[in-house]
Amino acid sequence: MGIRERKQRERERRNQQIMTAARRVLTRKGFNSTTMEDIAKEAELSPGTLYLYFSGKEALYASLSLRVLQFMNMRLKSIARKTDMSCRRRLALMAQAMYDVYQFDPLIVVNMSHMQSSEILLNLSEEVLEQIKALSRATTGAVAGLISEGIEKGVFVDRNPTALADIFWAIFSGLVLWEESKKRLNSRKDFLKDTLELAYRIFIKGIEKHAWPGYPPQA
Amino acid sequence: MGIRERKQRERERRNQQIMTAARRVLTRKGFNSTTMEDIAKEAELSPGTLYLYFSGKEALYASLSLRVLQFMNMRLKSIARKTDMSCRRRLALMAQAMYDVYQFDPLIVVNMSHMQSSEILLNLSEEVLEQIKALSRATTGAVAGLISEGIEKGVFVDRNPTALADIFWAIFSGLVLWEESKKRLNSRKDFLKDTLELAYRIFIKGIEKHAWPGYPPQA
Amino acid sequence: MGIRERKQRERERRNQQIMTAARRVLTRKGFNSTTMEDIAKEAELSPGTLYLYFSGKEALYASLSLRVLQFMNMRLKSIARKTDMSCRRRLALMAQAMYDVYQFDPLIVVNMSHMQSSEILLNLSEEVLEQIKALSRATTGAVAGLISEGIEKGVFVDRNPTALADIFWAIFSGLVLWEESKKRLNSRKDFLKDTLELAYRIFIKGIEKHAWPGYPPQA
Amino acid sequence: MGIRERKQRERERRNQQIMTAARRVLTRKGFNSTTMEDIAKEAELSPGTLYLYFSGKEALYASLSLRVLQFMNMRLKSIARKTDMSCRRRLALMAQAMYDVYQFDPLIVVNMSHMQSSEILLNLSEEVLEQIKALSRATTGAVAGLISEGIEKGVFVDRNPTALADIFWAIFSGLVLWEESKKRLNSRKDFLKDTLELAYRIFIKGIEKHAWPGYPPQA
DNA sequence: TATGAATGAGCCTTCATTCAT
DNA sequence: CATGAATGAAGGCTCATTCAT
Repeated sequence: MGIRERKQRERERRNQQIMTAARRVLTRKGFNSTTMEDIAKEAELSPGTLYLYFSGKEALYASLSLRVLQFMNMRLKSIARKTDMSCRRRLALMAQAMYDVYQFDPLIVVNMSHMQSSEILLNLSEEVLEQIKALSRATTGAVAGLISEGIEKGVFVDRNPTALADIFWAIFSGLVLWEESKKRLNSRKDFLKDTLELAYRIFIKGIEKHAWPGYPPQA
Repeated sequence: MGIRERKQRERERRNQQIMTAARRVLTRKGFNSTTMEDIAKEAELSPGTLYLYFSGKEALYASLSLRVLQFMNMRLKSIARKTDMSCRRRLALMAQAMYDVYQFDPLIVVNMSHMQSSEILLNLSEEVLEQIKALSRATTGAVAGLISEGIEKGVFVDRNPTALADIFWAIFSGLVLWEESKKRLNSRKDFLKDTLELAYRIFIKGIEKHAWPGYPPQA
Repeated sequence: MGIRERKQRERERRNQQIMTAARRVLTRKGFNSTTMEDIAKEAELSPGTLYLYFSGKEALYASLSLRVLQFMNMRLKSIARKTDMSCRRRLALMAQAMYDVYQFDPLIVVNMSHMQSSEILLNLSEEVLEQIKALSRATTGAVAGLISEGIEKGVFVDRNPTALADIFWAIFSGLVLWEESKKRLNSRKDFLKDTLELAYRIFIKGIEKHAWPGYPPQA
Repeated sequence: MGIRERKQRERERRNQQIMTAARRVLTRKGFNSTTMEDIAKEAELSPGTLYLYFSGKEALYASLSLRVLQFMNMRLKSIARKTDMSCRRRLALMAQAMYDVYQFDPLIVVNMSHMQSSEILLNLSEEVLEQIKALSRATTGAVAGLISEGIEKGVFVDRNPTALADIFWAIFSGLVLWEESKKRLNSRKDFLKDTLELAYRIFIKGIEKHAWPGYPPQA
């Protein structure tokens, strides 16, 4: 009886094993220089085996993105749900959560920007594409929802919550990309955590209503 | 006498011609799907000719990045120099300038993030790499310098100016990437200009000293 | 005691099961596009099992050919034996029998021409190769024998009986291949039966002695 | 001025060079065992070059078929046009011509039967497919037309000319395939020419009207 | 300088076959 | 016997780059 489950678990393990190997190689060699054979070697499998678990290179890459998107989505939603905390506090928690997401998978932004290149998007299966879209929407929605709540409560300035959520995400992705490349160019210390914290602090200060005196213009 | 200069000018023209063609193709087909032959065709040249002007594909791509970096650098520096304006005002102008940069070359961020991928950086000539580093530093420096000035004048909160400049850049690159991909996924209207303006407004509000009452903690 | 036989019978059943599945898939997908896995799936077995019954892909394909060759051989021989009928009549019956063979396994000619391609022949085991040769010879022999008899009786023109038997087979295989491909190209009605009948009628008329007046030239 | 033509001629030469090499390798190794690299080596070119002249493996193979089809078509049509000869004579000439076609390219039938496999047909460009269909039709038409004429003149028995033309072709292809494989199995002498001649003699005798006394049944 | 045909290394993917369970 | 996951060799094809003209 338990056989089916065991098989399922083993399949899941291999999946993870491959994805982990892929992440390692990608981190080292970048997207375009990484070959399926590289990944197979890293996973100590044969090239053919990869195709038993992923229908192709793009699908494997897409899975990497999905996985971290799911993690991020989960984290943000669970924070959004903590209604006993103030909006401001929860937004601060979300900012912290983003750093966790980065630690969970430092490739996230590179991954995401790779995914977003049109050439990749065009080759993905409709199904995976939908999953990605849905997750993106859900994630942005979690942030936008919280900000929306803050606006209603008069805590945040009344601007389009989706735009503000976009900015929230942009700060994260922009900084990750930038710090990563600074690290590479100068092989210097990693300031990401501190800078990210500062950026979100500024962001939150910047959208607090009292920072915008006389806005919106009153009669 | 003028022969040498004429040659030089002609060479420069060809250079531009190729880069323009490259930008057009890249915009249409993306980085990985664009071949040297594509670019040659677009430039109405033969593949071989491209190699008379650029040592290889990576070098050509690097040149694209350099060109826009130079433009950006020029714009930001010229704004920094307008010492008759307030720091706050000049920062706002810089924010606007960033959008001009985007319009000058919408590929900029994709380009930059492409450049920043380790695989490319590893293959660039030391010389080009140095140029890129120098320009990056100069550009960040222009922003950081202005912010520094603002801090000294007590306008901005006293935080590491370089970190703040990084955030300034991150907001730009993050938003451009994100809005581009939203456009692609949803083929919707382009909100970049508005969102970018909002983001920088928030940023500037967020770093204004009076937004941080009691900071730094005083004895 | 019956155990050995039962095993033998079961083995035989599996053999047939696999061959039937193979024929179905081959008909659907063609030789080169059919994989062992396809066949295994169709037979509701695992790929590994196929190798317990056939030493490899080529051997399986060879078996398909052998099976129909055996059927054809049996039919032709049984007709040859009906010595109460005229040669002419028996030859006509053989012609009809060929169409039965086609119905028994429409893949026959494709199969045979596949088998005959040098690449396959080179890879077959000596044993299977011998079987095929023997059957071919026997089959041609059955036709040639009958024609020989007819020649002796003065019914058919005196030409090399083996050559005539070859032509007998060639008419069949040529027409099957051709009509099959016409069907595919034009997805039209199937004229095989009628055309085959006509062809053999012409063949028989053509070898009747009285069609060759003055042959062989007499002193 | 002459440059364009020279280029054109050189291109044509390369085309021929590749097709010749392909034919040689195919004859030696068969269709499925022949790789593009094999062909490239035989042509003393690099694999990549093959793709400058043929869009892919199938296209190259299709070209081989087209070439011989064109040759055959030309020959048959030119014979059909010799209206100063009797139908019977011209049909005999056509039969001889078929052997020439075989000598022009002994792969013809294998080629044709390869082309006709559905899996190949499905992958051909619409254009090439149309060419093949048109040529097939024209070729069959040339034979059918001649037979038709013979029927009208009361020389041949009144049966569907297309069916008779199909049989004409089937005799050829069936015999070529069969003799080829006999040659391979027994590495014996080549009887094709003689057997083919005999077959067509029988065919012609078989369709002559006087071979069918009382046909069609008269009132 | 410009050309563009040729190169050939390398990648993704398939699939016949094996073998531990 | 049966399974089916794993293998890995091999093939078709691409494309950055070169070089004879």
